[in-house]
Amino acid sequence: MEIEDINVEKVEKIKSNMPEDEFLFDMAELFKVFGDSTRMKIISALLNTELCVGELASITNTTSSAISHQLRVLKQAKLVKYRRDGKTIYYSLDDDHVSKIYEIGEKHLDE
Amino acid sequence: MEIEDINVEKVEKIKSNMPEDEFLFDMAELFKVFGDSTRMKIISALLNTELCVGELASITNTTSSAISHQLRVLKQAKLVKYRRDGKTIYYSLDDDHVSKIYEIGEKHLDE
DNA sequence: TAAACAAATGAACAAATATTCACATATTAA
DNA sequence: TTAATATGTGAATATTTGTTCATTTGTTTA
Repeated sequence: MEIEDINVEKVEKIKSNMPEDEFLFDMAELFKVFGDSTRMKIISALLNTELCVGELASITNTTSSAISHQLRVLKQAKLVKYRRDGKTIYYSLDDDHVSKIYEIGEKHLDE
Repeated sequence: MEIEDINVEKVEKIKSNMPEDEFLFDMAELFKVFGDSTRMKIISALLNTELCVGELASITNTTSSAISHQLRVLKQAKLVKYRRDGKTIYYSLDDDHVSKIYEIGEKHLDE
């Protein structure tokens, strides 16, 4: 058995155990949502409380429009949910995966 | 006390408890690394074993050059480490934060 | 030492994406 | 119904970023 054969076997074995491309694409898409400063600020602000678009704009020093665009991205990824109260719409984190991912990222940066 | 005042107080309180912009920038930079299909494939392949550049290129159906570029990004983020064995350099995941983040992402997509 | 192989790198190009701006929609209150 | 407020959206622009290609570096062996 030659070196090339061993390599091919190893690679084929790993290939056959790899998740579908579509799944890995979706995973990348999910983390892409965390990979932007503005969205990360929004997530950080929402860790403890619900906030409306105007409040988030004020906290992050950006415009309501920019926040609204980013909240759409966060909504599509099911990272935030919202409720309407009159003219105001309050956003909050959708599930505890968000804070868990945030915390592990925090730990990684600590080291 | 008017509605505007309550809002300002709430916002100021949250602002003062927010992490530094630099920290949130670094967090975003970290997750940005997970936010690419090719890098996600690399991470997935490395979950169980160490692999060299050529093997990763074969597994991901890309070129060694593209893999090498992406491994540099993963190295800079301290998500992978490596060891040299002759001409070959074997890469592996640097710490268990990587697999933890991967797993939570997986769970989130499951729901 | 020269040839062969594995990996890294820099420049260039193409594709993706965040913000801005102007405007639209939704809700409330006068 | 009209005005005012909060949020959403589409197009355009500027920036970021991933891959390719050509070349270079590092290591082994013939």
